[in-house]
Amino acid sequence: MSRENTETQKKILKATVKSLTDSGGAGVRMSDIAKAAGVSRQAVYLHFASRTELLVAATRFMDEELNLEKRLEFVRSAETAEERLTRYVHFWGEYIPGIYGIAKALMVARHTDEAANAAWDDRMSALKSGCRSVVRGLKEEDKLKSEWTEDTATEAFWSLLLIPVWENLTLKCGWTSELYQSRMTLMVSTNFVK
Amino acid sequence: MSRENTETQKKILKATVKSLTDSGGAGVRMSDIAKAAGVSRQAVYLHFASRTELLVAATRFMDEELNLEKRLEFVRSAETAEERLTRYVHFWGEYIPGIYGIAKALMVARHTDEAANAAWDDRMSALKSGCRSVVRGLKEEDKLKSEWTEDTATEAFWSLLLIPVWENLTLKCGWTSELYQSRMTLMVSTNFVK
DNA sequence: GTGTCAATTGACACCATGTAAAGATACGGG
DNA sequence: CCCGTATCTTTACATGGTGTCAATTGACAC
Repeated sequence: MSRENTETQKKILKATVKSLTDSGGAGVRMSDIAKAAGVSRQAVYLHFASRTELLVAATRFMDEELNLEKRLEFVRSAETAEERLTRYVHFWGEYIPGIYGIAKALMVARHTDEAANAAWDDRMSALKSGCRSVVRGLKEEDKLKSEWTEDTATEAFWSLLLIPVWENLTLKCGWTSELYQSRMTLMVSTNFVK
Repeated sequence: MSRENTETQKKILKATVKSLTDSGGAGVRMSDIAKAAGVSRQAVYLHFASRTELLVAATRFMDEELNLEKRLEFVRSAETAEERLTRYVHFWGEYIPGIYGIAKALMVARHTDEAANAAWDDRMSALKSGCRSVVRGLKEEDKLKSEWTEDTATEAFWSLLLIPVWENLTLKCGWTSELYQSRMTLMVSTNFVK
């Protein structure tokens, strides 16, 4: 609210990201965030109307902080579809750790808050678009396996990139970011590339 | 609590499953369940100490209701590892719709309740064991692709079967249960079977 | 000095979980 | 017939987190 990009607002957003990242996205209350930001709980509500709104703002904040656009441009600039596929998976594997805390919190909020649900859907749609453009590239170069159509391959690819999958492989199974990236690339290539 | 398998207890468990299934696992309160079961809210607490305990009991209840053991036996009785793989994926694809509501509720509860977390981990470990036994079978028949070890293939296979993946493919993308089963089998086979 | 904006403080409504205590109802055995 | 026991109901309340409101403080500009 009020002005855009106040100092306080940034403090709050940073505190939100840090708290959620540290805690793995669970058990963080508005008062915790306020404390971490060094402001009163009400100051948070002065800048963000609700918990959900704060979370959504925090994701946008992180997108800028992590240079989302720049990274995507690098992916798009690949010469071949296969190369784009590899870059997309690598991008995603590097990106998730940065947004994991907030993403998790949003995923939880989805179940009770329609706005959080919409915000999450939005992000996931963007991810899907990326998958589609990779798959379309494969098809145009006649590299898409005949078992798959553009739609089905997009949907399957997209589902492989879901955060719970990443969560399971890295946090539960202990795969490093590099292993996630290389093995996920392997899986996707094996499945969809001729 | 009290006696085992009272009429009331079953009524509550059935109401729990129905409510959660109908609602997709979100926004179901203890009072809703009580109302659906035709008992008072306190009667629920008389039989189950907490919401989490109720959810856990409901999953066990469903396992019996859906003949979990019988289905698993059919999977295990397959002659070849490849056949076991197919049967395992099919089993899972048929099983999820029945437990989806409760599973979802448990997945949400995980974030705030340690007992729910443990209960969920337990189920997921069982799923992983199943994946491992399939992969081990492949390896023993020398059918496991050389890029994968028993561990890594198990972990990757396991992750593909995660509920959020199923959720995305069926509920979001509109794949039917049959399509989920056949395409997931295709993916897993393509990835891990020589 | 006065007006204004940002933030603090403290109180409160709301809602869901879980607890506690006092009755109602039924049922089986002396 | 009445007693004891077990089950369920009713009502009230503690707790904890979100979100709202209003009065107040402090700083800075004009």
